[in-house]
Amino acid sequence: MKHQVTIIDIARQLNISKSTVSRALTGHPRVKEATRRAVLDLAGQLDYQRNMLAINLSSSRSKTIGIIVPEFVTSFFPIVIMGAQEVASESGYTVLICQSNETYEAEVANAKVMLANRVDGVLVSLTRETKNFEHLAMFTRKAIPLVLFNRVCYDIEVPKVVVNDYEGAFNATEHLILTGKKRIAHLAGPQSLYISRKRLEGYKDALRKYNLPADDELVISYDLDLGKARMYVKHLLDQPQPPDALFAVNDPTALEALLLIKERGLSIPDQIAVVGFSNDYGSSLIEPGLTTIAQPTREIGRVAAQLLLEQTNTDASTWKPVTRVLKTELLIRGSSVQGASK
Amino acid sequence: MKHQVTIIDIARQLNISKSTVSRALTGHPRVKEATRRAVLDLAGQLDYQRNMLAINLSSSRSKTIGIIVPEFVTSFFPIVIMGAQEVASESGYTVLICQSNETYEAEVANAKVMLANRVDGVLVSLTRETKNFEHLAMFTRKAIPLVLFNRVCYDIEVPKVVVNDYEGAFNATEHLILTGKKRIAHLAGPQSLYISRKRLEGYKDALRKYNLPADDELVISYDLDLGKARMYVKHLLDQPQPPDALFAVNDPTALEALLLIKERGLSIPDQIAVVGFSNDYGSSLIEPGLTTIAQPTREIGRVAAQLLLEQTNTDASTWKPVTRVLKTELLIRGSSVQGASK
DNA sequence: CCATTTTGTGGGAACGCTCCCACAATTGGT
DNA sequence: ACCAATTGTGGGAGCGTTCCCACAAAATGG
Repeated sequence: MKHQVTIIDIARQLNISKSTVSRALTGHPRVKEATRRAVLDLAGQLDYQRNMLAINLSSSRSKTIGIIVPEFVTSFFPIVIMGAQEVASESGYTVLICQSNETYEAEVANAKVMLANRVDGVLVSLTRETKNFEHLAMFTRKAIPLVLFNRVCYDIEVPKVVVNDYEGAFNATEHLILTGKKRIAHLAGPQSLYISRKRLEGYKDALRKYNLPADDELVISYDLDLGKARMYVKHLLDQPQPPDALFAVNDPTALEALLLIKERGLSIPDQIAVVGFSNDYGSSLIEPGLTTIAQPTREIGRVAAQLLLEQTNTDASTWKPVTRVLKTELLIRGSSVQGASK
Repeated sequence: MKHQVTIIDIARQLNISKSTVSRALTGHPRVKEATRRAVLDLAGQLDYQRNMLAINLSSSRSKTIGIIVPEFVTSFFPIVIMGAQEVASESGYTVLICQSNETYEAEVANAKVMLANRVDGVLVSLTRETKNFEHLAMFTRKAIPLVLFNRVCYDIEVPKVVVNDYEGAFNATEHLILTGKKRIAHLAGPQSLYISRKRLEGYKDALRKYNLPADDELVISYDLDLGKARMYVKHLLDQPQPPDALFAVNDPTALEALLLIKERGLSIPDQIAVVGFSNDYGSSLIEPGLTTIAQPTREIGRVAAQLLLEQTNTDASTWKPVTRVLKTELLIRGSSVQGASK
């Protein structure tokens, strides 16, 4: 292993102290211009790279924020991460990303990694399994800012970034009703997730507003394991009185549904209309295009990171568990309205 | 800021030295079982979290591998990252992810972040702009293992993980020829990327093998900026003798082409067939399905990480710049053969 | 021109850990 | 019972920084 260039090497060569080198490098004002120049020049020549490990240890902050997401398969989380990363790097923060693979154990393990790496803050979106929040409470207890996004819970008092899931779901359902649908099914997410519950509520309230019966047979909650989506859609379609529309908890689920429906040769949207949630990549590719509730994915990441950085710079006692609700938008495509634009 | 629990706290409370606590915590064999128990118990009680910053500084290794990818938008890189992460975490490594946004500047900046964080190794896929490799040579010079994947270059001698781009492109083109196509266009990537050159070669050699003329008008190299793809496809289609098939450098490009072709109402694959490269998410959703060269995306990440970890454990002098070539597979869908399965 | 402030520099503790060296305590073989 | 090997523990240097304190040199002001 080759010797790493340190500030001491620079100090020795210039016959000055390491304190001065450190000051020159960090832009401390009390350094003679000539000295600063010399240090910077030599640092460049020697390929000096500041050792963040040492800096972080010394300053007990890592200038790193952690992000824990449940999965990486759908395009949603990567894009959120991009947004968060943009904001973080503007403020000189790097980002440590972990994915929990939708399991509680991995999420807890990831939380420990964050703690061990002394991140200055954490952005978390829960797995579908997470029901215990002790590992998250730990962050707060250790005065490490935490912001939840997308898959949030209300069991701990921290800032959250969500979209208006209730309204989005309401609008999606209302849209289906207004196109004349009477038996609207809902393939919901796990009720352990707040986000799933809200979407279900929006769906139900829309039905209520238009005096449509809420048939329990038409609502299925599933664990978001895409492999199973098909099965549940089948179950819905095979009922004695099949639905004439389907509102799915997210786009990947809706796309699975659309594929199955196409295989069966049902006409879309006449015999059955489909609406998703999120406007993922792929939703505009399929034919007919998937009507969906578009959410500002990248913006979710940006706002979450902003909220987090605000906290890192202030005392823990001033933290307020604000919930930032971003707007969604109904995007009408062919899966709900014949010949709708893309 | 609350006081962080350290091994010294534990040592004091148990009336032993910090050395012993350290040994108990790290599983050193020379610790009495009773002592180990006591330490572990107390550590649990106090919510002790080992400080990786200190550990890394002390041991001058971070147990972290860095990954630099050009973008996050297509599903390709997130999936590669998943694969790499799997392998890394099996060996107790965490992963630091940076994306370069397809710009050379960001790539260089990211390389510095990696260096500053003293990663034990780096996985890199180049941006479309990268023509200077000084920032990468730096890793080798500092004896930090580096593995290139997907977007590789041969200007520096390091291990690489690629797929058989030449063969894949050859097979794609041959497939089009065998379905009777005569004027096959190729929308290529930037020739600065080795991967693009190889795919172009494969395309050309296939034409040659079947004695088809290589018409320069039918080959366009572009910078992979998807926003421009449409324009180039238009250009190809608007020629006096338009092509009867298109082989695109990657799936997102092919999908853009497919969309434009559909808009124009040309019949696919009769009037024009399309083949992509990669089998991204979305390629099976579009109609007709996109014929493509499937690559083992997740496996690319796994193999790259394995190659990297092999290096981290051995002396720099023994490193061999092996190139691991993974296999691709021609996936025939409706965009090249009428009614082909999905 | 001397007292006072400002500017530039050096010395060294601290951050929390690992790991080498020294040494005490225990064990084992004869 | 005695010396050697083994086991368990403590002490302290070192990792590469930052940052506080001390202090010399230069600038400022009446």
